[in-house]
Amino acid sequence: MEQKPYHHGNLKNELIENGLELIDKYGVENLSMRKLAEKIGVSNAAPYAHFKNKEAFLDSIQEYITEKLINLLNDACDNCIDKSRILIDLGKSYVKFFYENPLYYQFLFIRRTIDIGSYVPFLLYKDIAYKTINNKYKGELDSKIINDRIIAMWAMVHGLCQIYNIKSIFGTDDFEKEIENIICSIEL
Amino acid sequence: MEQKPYHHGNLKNELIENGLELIDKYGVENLSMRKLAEKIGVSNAAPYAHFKNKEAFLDSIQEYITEKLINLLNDACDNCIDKSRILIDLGKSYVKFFYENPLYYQFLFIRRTIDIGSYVPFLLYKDIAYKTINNKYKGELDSKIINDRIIAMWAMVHGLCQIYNIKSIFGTDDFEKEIENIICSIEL
DNA sequence: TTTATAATCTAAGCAGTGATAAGATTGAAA
DNA sequence: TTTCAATCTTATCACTGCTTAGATTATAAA
Repeated sequence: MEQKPYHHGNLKNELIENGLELIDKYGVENLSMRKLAEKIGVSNAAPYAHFKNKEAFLDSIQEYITEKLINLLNDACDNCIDKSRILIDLGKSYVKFFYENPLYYQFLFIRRTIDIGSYVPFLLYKDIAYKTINNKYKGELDSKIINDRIIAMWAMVHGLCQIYNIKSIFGTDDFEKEIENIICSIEL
Repeated sequence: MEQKPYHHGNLKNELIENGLELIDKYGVENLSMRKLAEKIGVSNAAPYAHFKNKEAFLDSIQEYITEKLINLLNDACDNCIDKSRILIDLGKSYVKFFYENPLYYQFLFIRRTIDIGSYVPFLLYKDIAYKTINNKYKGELDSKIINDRIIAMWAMVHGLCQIYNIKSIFGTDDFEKEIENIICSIEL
């Protein structure tokens, strides 16, 4: 004879988590606020007490996913033993993240295009890249060239993610080695 | 006292052209079939005589844009004087196309992810790349390495397009030179 | 403890959406 | 001239995001 309380208690978080799940399963274009509310067992107007509108709600999920990606890149950075290979490791992690969650890519970069100047995963990548390269070449390389290569490398890694059907390029047998080979096309 | 005829006459084409215009101005997410019909001066059910549904309609526009891109790449190929630089020219054209039509990128690659195996612009690029490289190196390079580099190069070019706010990377003064520098990060 | 305030929820309803069905109009072929 | 299929309109459906008015309850001030 349990009666559900008038106040849900954890609605905001549950909206985000369930929303994420639905996006992962069916894509953003099939996410409706009403169905989401129904899934959680709340009226269709309830979500609007926590989010101004659908757009703002999706923004929150976007932040949530980006955070996950940033954590992953930080982990890759921490776990990297051979620091000279750090850019390879970072690239791998980045590609792998979207390889394992194909719909995340679509969701993240389709609603809003990237402003590379404030896209944290890239800033992270750029920062580490500079340190690594300066350590290696001790100011021998022109900073303009370094900058171009970092952008090139990241654009490539990012572009690889877009290619959803990566399985058809990378054989299923050695996914990571394939990515590594491709990344190493740019010398740094 | 002109009375508009019951039959429009050129509705299908006009839908595509006006749809393209609206997408270019306001993005796909703001395109409604009803507004589009109203804009053309036809009832909101009329479009469905020519397209099964909105999805099929957007597919047609997608083909239309892709065709434009393919023509552009072919032009770049024909106009290339120094054939050793053809990959640079192709890359430039590709990036420039989406630089000039930012919303096209979002529209083309966000609704459907790329199946690289049947994505004509890439196949075109790949084909030309192979010919160029074989001409240059006469079988000196390992075909596996060539393949990886072609994918790398195209992924990079494609990734650059995703970075909408390219203006903040490329100075406004010499857009093409900047792209060239970045593309040349991969040697071929 | 009582009371006031703000946060959170529901119910009802609005305008806009994609899509379908039934029927009107007309071009083109028989 | 007749027939038929293509094309269009009108009306309607279920669904969407979102707002408003009011119900419920947690929180904290009195």
